[in-house]
Amino acid sequence: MTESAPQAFKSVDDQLAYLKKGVAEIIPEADLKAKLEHSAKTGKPLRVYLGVDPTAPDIHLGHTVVLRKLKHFQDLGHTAIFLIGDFSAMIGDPTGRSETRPPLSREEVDANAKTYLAQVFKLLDPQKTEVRYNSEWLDKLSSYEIVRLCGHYRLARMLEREDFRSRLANAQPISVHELLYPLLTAYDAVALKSDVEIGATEQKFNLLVHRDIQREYGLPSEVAVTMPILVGLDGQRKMSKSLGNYVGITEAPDEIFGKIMSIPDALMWSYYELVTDRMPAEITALQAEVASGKLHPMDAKMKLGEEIIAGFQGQDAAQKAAANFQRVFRNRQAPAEAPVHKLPCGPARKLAALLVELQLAPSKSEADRLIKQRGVEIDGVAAEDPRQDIDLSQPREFLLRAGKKKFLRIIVE
RNA sequence: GGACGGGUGGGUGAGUGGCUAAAACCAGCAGACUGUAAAUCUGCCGCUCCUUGCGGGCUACGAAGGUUCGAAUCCUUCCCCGUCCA
Repeated sequence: MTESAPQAFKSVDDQLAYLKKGVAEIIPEADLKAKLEHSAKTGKPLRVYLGVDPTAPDIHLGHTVVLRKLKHFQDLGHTAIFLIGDFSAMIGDPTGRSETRPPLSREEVDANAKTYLAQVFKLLDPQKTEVRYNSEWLDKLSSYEIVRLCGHYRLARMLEREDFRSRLANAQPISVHELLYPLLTAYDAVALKSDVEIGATEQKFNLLVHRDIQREYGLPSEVAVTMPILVGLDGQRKMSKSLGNYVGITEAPDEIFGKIMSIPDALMWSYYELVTDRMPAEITALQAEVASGKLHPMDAKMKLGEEIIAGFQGQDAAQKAAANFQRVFRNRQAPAEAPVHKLPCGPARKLAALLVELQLAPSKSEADRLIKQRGVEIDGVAAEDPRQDIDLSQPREFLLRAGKKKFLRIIVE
């Protein structure tokens, strides 16, 4: 592993340097330093949390940016709290929304939370992570307490935020319950007595409300640490599943590697910063090597791909993925281990039909096209005729390639 | 509740009776090229059949009916969405 996360920093300054890596803002930075100093003196770890609404079942690289920052605190011996917003997910965060978000059902939230955790622990240490659900306390709040909570905040402040302001200006609806979202999640911070909260930059408003409300409840305000939004594979828009420019952390290693290789060269530096544990100095050094021509950009990118995969699926998987990429895309050879598919002996099959049957093409028309475009190879020889009969009468073995990246070793038996 | 406007292929969106399986753009796929699954260029891009052809059949423009030789385009009813008024 090229893992560079240090186990225990001695000095507060070293801790700060590590924690500041990649962050957008620390509000206020002086407080973080003070809290770290206090913690060092008393030996009491800081309580650091990340709240996540389980609105989708899969997490992708973009989500790992904030998660990784939480891990950094954990690496330094602080208490990492992973808060699942099971209650708040049912309200819906209005952040960045131009319309009211449809609420999730209890069942959806529970199911999502479960798969979330499994993925989160690919990064965080399950033994050292405190997992909480905000329904623990929010379910129990009485109407009186909710009204009291609301009494701590002013409408004008609430309406300062961009998404509310623009919706108001454009005469779009704002549901009253949406106003409650930041207040209820602020109560999380109160309940957790947190010292630090991590969030994406788009969460900044919410985090600031959390700080205010903690103070109203007589607690010291937490430090808000915001992280930049990860740009997606297209190099343009933020990484998101609905835009299709994402890398899921449970995807096959070959798939992840290919996707990383496809990002624009310039983007790799922000990936190095936000989705690896490399220290800023190392990244700058790499960048300098590439700039001076000492290191080929492709090699730097391959290194990145390996590192990302290693973090989630181990070093072996990472090396295999890199090697496969070399073979398949640079040398145009079949991968070392193509998936195997066994077929029973039987009557001959037309090539196009076989491709559909093996799910290498979604329809016969597609298969036809693929073949006509010389995208299908049998044992390295391009197929010409979609109607070509494939002999399956006796045991044999051959390698089928459909398109650039789909390979299947067929064993007839 | 009322008044308008609108629902087209994965997305945006043109098309107001035949030349439209439906412009254009995006996405996707293949080939060439390349350090790359980047960029660029070329082609493809509903399903299906075969005699692979500027071929045949089927399905498609919110839903159901209707007018017509012929409808995404006209009519009727219904459903849904948006804006404004209350």
